[in-house]
Amino acid sequence: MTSLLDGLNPEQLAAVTLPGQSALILAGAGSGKTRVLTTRIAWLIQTGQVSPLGILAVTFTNKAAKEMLTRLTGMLPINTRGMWVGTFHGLSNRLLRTHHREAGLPQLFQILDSADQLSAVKRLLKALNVDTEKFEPKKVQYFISGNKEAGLRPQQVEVFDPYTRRLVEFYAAYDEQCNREGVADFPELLLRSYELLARNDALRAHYQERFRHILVDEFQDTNRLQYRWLKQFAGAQSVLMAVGDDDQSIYAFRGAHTGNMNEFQRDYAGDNVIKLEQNYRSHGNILDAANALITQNQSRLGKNLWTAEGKGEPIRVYEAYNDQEEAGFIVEEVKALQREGTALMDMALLYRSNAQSRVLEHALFSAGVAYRVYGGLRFFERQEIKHALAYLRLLANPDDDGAFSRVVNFPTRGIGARTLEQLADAAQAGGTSLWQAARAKAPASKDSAKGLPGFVALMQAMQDATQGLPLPEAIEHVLHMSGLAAHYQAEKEGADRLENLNELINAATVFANDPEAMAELDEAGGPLASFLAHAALEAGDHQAGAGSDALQLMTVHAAKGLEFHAVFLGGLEEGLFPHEQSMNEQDGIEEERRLMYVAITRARRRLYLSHAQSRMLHGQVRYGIPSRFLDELPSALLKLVNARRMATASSAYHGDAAPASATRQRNTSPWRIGMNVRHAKFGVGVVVSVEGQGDDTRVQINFGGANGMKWLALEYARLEPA
DNA sequence: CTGCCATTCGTTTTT
DNA sequence: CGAATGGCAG
Repeated sequence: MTSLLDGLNPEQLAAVTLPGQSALILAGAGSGKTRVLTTRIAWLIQTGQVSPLGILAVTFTNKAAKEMLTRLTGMLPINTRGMWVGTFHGLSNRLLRTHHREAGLPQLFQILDSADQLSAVKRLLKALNVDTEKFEPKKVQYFISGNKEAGLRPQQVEVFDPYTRRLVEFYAAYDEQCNREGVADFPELLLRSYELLARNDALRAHYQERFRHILVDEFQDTNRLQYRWLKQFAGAQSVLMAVGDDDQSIYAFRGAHTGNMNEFQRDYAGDNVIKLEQNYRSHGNILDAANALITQNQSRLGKNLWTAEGKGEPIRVYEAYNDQEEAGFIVEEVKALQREGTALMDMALLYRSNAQSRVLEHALFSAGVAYRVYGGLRFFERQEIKHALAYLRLLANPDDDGAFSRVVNFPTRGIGARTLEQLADAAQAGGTSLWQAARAKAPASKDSAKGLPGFVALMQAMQDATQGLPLPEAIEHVLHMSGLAAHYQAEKEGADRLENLNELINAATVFANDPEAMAELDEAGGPLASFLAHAALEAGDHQAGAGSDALQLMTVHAAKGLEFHAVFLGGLEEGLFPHEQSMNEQDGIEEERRLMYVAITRARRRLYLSHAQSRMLHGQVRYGIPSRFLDELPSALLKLVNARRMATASSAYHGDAAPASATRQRNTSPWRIGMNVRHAKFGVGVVVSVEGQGDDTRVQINFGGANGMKWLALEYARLEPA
């Protein structure tokens, strides 16, 4: 019989079979992290150290949770049903449904995704007559979520100025609104679960007794609240294993707290730190480059990846004249690789920000190369799906004002802004929900299909018609009775949306036939509620059409956890990567460097890095200097794949793409836009613009990095061509 | 309740 | 430059 442990390297083996002690696993990129995690669980169960129900395994994404369960069932003939393997939010949802009474929530509480949360904030600010110029809804939302993720309720937020005081008031009013409506946003799921366990000794004791082994994936991405959440489940006899890589922490901007790794060491692991440094993904040169780069970071726990494989090819570096030419080069290389037999699917174009995909897409489209862009709207975030779900939410919970507002006049049934304002006032005065106010104000009348009475009648009819029906059939009724189906049928561009609505019925059918999902029905409060929770917690795929051989385009963030035979990383210029907004932030550069590290370590065999002397940004040409990250890579590992050309020589590539700057050069000075210069104090930079004549000539130079943009008077500044 | 124009604003994103 | 709002007129 083959053992679970076959083929593990010594460090992996040590991590998998660590006896009953907590440990921190520092798992480098491509070091078999998921394998260790799942094998550990399987080993614990197989050796009888714990029952499947004694495991608590937490991940960040649904994808990771599913992957873990799939691999687990492949290793052991166990029933994963009832096992606590899931995301922080998914498991919180489960806990809160089970103990909704103790948590002070209705059983059918609805989950607000970020967009729903933003509408809820807007609605609140409107009701409070707040000037949204002064208090932007986005900022208010960010404030509320940020505090929740730090574990702070309104009373606990420190107030040191009137502006913050106001924000705290909004936070408090927002929470009241959510409670009144019976809804919970994403951070609320976590905070509420945390508070439930922190306050309820019996419940906490129960779960601590149950979970003997707690395992956390991507620990470097946890925020403060998530760590506190975990600690509630950890009892005196619990064994914790946190797996993470501080070098791949790229989500500080959304609250990830790398300090959790140090705290975890202090609280649980002590000296039990196992480093997984053998990389099974990339060739040596790629790893050497990644290592050299990341050692520039001051704050890290320290790790060095190595591989048993050879050095492989050098990293190719390309300097383009502009962004279009950069795209042209990439497309040519992609086609060449494709001819050599690399599948498009196994190549990726990575970039720092989504805006960069445009030029690449254009070039790919012109060249007839199939590609797929990740990111953008996901299935359950589409307008028509949101509308349909809002009807369903209203059926499950009539007090959900957010859902009510969304569909009361969609499709339009002649309910104007004035009516709604009156309704909102009535609801506020009576302390009721919009639905209750509507019912009081406009009792359903049979003959009026329009107006508020029509809507009240509609909802009641819908309630009756869907009562007791299986989920997919109920949804079909809702789509037709609400008029959504007819509305999109009539719309010129509605075909896709109609198709999506049908897809929603499909999704419900699949969901209703999924024994996993159905097993939790009782605690979830019925099929409708659990389907709605599923829709909110798992927004679905970004795009359909997977499987076909297409080049993959995505941000570096989106590429985390993936690997490709060949990786192209473009836009390596100061201000873009590292992004200029990060330069001001605390530890911003270090996070950008980790991002670069993530990008490099995605490549198995071939890595291209490119930058452009100029690129179109915000409608104007911007001149950039090469990213500092290029300088931080050992030049012995790099191969420059183009002879350094003067700007003028580039016309050979794109005769029609003459720089806009040429027309702006209306002076006679020897300094040209785009040329490299050296300044005694500021170092090497690029001339960005030139103004004035003769002695009055001033030039603007981008020195990048700490020096940034500078205007220099030629009369005084001593510049020399570089 | 559309549709049109003006204005604004441009990182990264999962749940 | 171009998307994405938001306000206002019809």
